[in-house]
Amino acid sequence: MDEHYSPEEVESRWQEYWEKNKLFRADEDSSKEKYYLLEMFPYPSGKIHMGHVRNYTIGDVVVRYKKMKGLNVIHPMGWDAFGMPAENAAIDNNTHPAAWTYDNISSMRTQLKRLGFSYDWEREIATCRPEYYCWEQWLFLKMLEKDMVYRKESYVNWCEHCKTVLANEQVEADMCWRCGEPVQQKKLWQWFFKITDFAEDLLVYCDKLPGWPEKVTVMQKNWIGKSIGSEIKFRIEGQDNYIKVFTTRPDTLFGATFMCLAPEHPLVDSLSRGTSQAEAVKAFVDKIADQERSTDALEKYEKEGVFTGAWCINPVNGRRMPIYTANFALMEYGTGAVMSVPAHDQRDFDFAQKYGLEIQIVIEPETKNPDTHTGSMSQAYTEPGILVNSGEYTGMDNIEAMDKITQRLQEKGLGKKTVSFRLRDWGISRQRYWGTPIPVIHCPDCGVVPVPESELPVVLPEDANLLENGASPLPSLDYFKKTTCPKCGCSDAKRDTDTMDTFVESSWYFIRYCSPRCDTAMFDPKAVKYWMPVDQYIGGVEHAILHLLYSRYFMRVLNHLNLIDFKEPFTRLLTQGMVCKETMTCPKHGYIFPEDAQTAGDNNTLTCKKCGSTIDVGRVIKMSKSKKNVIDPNILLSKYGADITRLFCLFAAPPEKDLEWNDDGVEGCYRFINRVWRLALKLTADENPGKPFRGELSKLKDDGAGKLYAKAHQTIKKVTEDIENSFHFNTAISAVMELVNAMYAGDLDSDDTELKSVAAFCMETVVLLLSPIVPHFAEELWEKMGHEPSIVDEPWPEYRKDALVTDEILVVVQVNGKLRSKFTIAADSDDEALKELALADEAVQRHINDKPVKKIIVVKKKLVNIVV
RNA sequence: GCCGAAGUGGUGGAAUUGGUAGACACGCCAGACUUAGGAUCUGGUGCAGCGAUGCGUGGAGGUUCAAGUCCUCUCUUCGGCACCA
Repeated sequence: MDEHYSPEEVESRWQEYWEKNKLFRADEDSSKEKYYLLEMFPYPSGKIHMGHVRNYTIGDVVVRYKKMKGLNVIHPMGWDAFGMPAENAAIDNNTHPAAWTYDNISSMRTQLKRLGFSYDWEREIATCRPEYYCWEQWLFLKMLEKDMVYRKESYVNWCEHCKTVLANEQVEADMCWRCGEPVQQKKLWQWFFKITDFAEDLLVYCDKLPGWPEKVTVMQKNWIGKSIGSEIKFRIEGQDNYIKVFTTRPDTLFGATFMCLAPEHPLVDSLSRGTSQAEAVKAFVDKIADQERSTDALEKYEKEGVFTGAWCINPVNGRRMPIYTANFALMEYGTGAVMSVPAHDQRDFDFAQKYGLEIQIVIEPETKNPDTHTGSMSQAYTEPGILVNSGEYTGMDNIEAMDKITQRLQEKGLGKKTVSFRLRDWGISRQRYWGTPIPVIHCPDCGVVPVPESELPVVLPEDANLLENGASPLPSLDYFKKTTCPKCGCSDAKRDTDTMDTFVESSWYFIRYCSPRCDTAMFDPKAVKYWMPVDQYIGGVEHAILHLLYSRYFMRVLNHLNLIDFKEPFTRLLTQGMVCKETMTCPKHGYIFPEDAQTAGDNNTLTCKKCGSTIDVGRVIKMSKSKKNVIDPNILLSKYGADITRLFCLFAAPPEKDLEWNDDGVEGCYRFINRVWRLALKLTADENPGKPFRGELSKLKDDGAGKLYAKAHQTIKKVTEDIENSFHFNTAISAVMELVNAMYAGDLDSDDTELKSVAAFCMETVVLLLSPIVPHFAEELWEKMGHEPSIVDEPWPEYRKDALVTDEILVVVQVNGKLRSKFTIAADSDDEALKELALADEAVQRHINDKPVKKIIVVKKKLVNIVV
């Protein structure tokens, strides 16, 4: 029995079979329950990596399982094809982004097919095709019509040297990635989606997504960042004008001693004009405007500010408060103005100390802390407490005071309860070439005019080439840019030459899959009604916020436009972990590939083949080309084939955890597959093979056969539950391994028909249970075992409850909670019998050692604990 | 700083409602079969000890007949957000 399983012959044959027989084509069938499984579609970078393999393997197993369970499954695949890497590659390789992208798509498609994934390739889409982005432009126009999108001036990263806009990813340490010159901020008119209109709804529904990992909903909630507080008006001294602030702590209002405005706040200029501070303020505002705005840069700046020369009045106690402009006040949050309460906010406290501003304590802990009485506090007191120095509210609990004070202000028309969000509107304009053109026209007379629906799509010209610095050619392409105004017909109109953020395409692709060739609408409502929402979505946790939030937002947009009747796109979400591997670093060459290292004479250390230095084997981190710790799936495929690659990805770790790559582990999976292979061949080689046991349990008299049969049903139960409940394929696989081990442990050469029959049943079970995981291998064995193809259409095995129990059970005996002995006993024995046997045990007696027995605890059919 | 997750053998990882800690696999050790073994099969493998036994789930307490699991405190690592008023 030396025959080895050879994946290369088997796998391509079955892949052809599946494709030819269209086994994975999805058709609407209202008589059947549907199941929509989706994995995050890839960016066509050229090659799939282990992260893709893992992601798509997980999905494929579930699809094949659900199909065997009788569900009508849809499992589509496509390409997130717009974006910057295509532009970079085009410049580096002197090609066109489109050519590069389409080449990559075709080679990646081949790779995915090589892995045996069960996609319905007839539904394939690529977001860079006009048939796709046409509907994105259509939706944009609908949103424009309904005021869900607007234009405003906003900052972009600008490289003066290259005369081009840079995406955030193109800014490296404040410098242009291509030329190394400093990046500036430039104000441009840009389009925004009003995602903030749905902030509350997106937030509320975070708690109505039981199928999502809590980690992700928590991250989304934090991102949306709702805070409840009050809006309070402070009158400007000498004017009839007010400054509005947002605060979450209206209870500290009596302690507000100064005011801070964001440098961009519209009042900053008018307040300081004509005062002695005017110049200082202007200098400060200019300085802040020049500063880089990335979050990295923000950390570096100290809190600073400048007095505007103006004062405002605290509405509750009439205190004169100096108005500052300060860099920590953000125009984007709240109202862009902060009432500063240095006694109870650490940031305000630091600022007050720096500029010698007054600190007024208004809250004290219930057990008085002397520190808060003195004028020399060392830090702000931010805990709850009792109000002091707060007029009629003195003595009140601060939580209660929040509402009371706000209520009072509201009565006077000086304030109200309000909500503020951290989430900002989604800026979608990109001054890049390789993206969906924004379908509007700018007319000197009519202003912004939407492209008429009949003229869609606005096709991205694919005969244009990127400019040398990577800039978009669109603004200089007259035949694209110059057009006539659809409204007034004048010929001075210009197309918008910006394209949309590529996150827009990925926000609705899953709905397009329902009717991918529909050319009369964004989607066919009937198909969407049947297939949507996605039942199970699988992808990397790196998309926990943006992509998943945008997709949820887009479904709300479609819902608001009465195009769909649901709001949440993904019922269940699985965020799989990363694929990791250790890194190797040479002191001279930096990161090196494992093949450039060799073991030194002492067999313990690794040295660099090039220079002989000792190699440092570093931490296990995510596979990355630059860290040289990648495994190329192609190499695995040619060495082990698809099934074993898939098996390892599933066996090494549960899907939500990071997976550490281990070459020996793959080898182990290869051994397991061969072990099953040999076992199956042995059983089928029998001249008089057993028929899979389907008879009465009572007919299984032989102990070995009975136990093995029970084990098989326990395995079915375990595997089914592991897949159904948690996608824990690692434990499912180990359960099958146990069953295989049990079969090997039995008498394989026995002539006993009963045992042979049970063995045949076990073998069939093993192959069926493994079939979603190693589909080619399973098909091959299934056929060899005398079945008609395809195993894809076989029903998933069901376990027999009555077969799960065995006649004998194992009982453990503890003395004072410590394990001292075990024995087996008939399953129907009562507690008394257990007690008796436990006490009679020699080892148990030794530990009781004449001490009086205080108590005996019996856990039914499981355990006896004797307390002495 | 805030929010979240996780700490179990040499390694990846298992452990229903609290009830045999370490399933399964890798690695290692031994044996069998072999011209050979880096194939295969069998057995062993948490640590200490010849042994009986003792100790063991990041650490310290606690609840319980019984704790990886529950409670309190604490340490470490990873992830996310971060001048958010």
